[in-house]
Amino acid sequence: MIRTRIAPSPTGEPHIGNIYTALLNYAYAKGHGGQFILRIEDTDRERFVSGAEQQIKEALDWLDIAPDEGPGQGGAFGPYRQSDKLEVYQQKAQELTESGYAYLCFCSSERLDAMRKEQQTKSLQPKYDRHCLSLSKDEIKKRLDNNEPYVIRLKVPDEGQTKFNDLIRGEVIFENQLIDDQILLKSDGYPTYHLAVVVDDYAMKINPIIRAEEWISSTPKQILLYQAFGWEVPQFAHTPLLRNLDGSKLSKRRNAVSVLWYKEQGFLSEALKNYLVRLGWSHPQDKEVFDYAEFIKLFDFDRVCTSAPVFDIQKLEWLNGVYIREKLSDKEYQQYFYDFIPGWIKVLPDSESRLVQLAPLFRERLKRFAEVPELINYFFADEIEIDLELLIKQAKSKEIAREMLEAVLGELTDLSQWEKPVIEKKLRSLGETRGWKNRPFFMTLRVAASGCIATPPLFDTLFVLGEEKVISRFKKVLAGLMV
RNA sequence: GCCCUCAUCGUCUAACGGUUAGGACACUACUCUCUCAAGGUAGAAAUACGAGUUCAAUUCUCGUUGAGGGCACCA
Repeated sequence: MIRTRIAPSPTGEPHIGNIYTALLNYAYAKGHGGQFILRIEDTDRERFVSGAEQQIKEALDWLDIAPDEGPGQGGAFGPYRQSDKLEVYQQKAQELTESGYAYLCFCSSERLDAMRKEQQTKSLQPKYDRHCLSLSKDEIKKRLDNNEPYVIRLKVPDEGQTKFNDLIRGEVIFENQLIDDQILLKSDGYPTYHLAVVVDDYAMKINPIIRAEEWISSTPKQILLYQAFGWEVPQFAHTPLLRNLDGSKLSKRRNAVSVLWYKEQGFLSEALKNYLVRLGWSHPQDKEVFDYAEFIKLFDFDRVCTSAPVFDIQKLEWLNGVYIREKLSDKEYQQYFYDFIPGWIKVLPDSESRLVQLAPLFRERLKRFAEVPELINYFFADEIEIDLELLIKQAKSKEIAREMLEAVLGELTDLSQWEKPVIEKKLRSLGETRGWKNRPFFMTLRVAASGCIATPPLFDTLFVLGEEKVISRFKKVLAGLMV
């Protein structure tokens, strides 16, 4: 049975890198008829952020990769929040000390810091010096009776190798003598990641363990733990790490890293999934655009890349544009568009009917929905700024601009119907009679009506703007040109 | 510093010993055109370096260099 998991720690907003591995974990489980589990690793009380767990769930929900088991929803292998089972870890650590695979350590953090500092000046690998390994039973008892704080450390073998066969990378070998005696249980009674992750992955029957490459060097410690417990070692698959443009590990510093940010920006979750999944994995037919269901069917480790990809938001934007244009129904598109309209516009009289006319005009121009407010501002704003110099430049001269606007106002005033074909017919024939080329003529009107040099097609724009706004803006511009 | 991982266009990637090294994003030009966008066409752009193995290396081996990750009472 395939059971996969993600095990985020609730220390902030859901990180895109976590979501990336979540997508792979979910797909692998579902592709093999297995389960996908969410486990919250909240053993670090100092970095705990309340609400973070809720955000993780919100992100998974948005991406439609709901876990089969997890905190709050139960399952046969709970609890799914590590802080809810501290006794278990304590007991397991105890077992290990009794069986000789672990030992108590009373060293203060001051001593450890000093030790590490010295090792560094000597260019040695920072590693615990086993000061407390030789403590006699009596000594230990004395200190315990004294209530001295202690941690429990793993006793790593002095020699030999620990190796594993990574599903993505093949054989990886570590020399045991280079592995530190990892702390398993902290002095506050909380387990460290290494203990908790092994105990839980075993208890929850997780296999394979699919996680980011950054965990690769802690894998031998965990394998040693499995072996100390006498448990079967699961398989590991270390996925490539997402990187910033400068090559470093994807970070807040250089990139938007919270999944929720992408949601707020109006990226479609399906587009984000498609993009993410395509990083570090290629479609057998070289397809760029494919849905997640297809990925689930196709995903396997043999097409996963080993090198760490750069997260390229430009390509994501392109893909999001493709999804906006091609994957949404008209109704869905309309809804997204509406969702990103600022409140002050929504309360305007008849804003809804105008938005319905407006939305289609921007469909093939959008990369993300958060662009909407800025793009449509001039359709609703009472006052817009119009750069007369810019306008004159379109018309070629002030005189021509003036001439055009005067003539157009003459045509458009008292128009029987404010309809796009009517406006178009009037203006086109006006341009023809006067011998104005389309480009300068239309551009002049475009700027006069919107203040922008890039808008949807002119006649659509004028029509949706409405008679009142068009006439008043044209008049105002004309007045400005008279000075 | 030590350990691990990785190395094809700027970016994402294909080619699992034999290809004019392919595609996508971005870029450039042309086209369409009232602008922008979308679309169409074309173009520029890569096997890090050095040895080996082989009739033949992007592909296998070793080394060099470079990049990233890890080395906490954080996960």
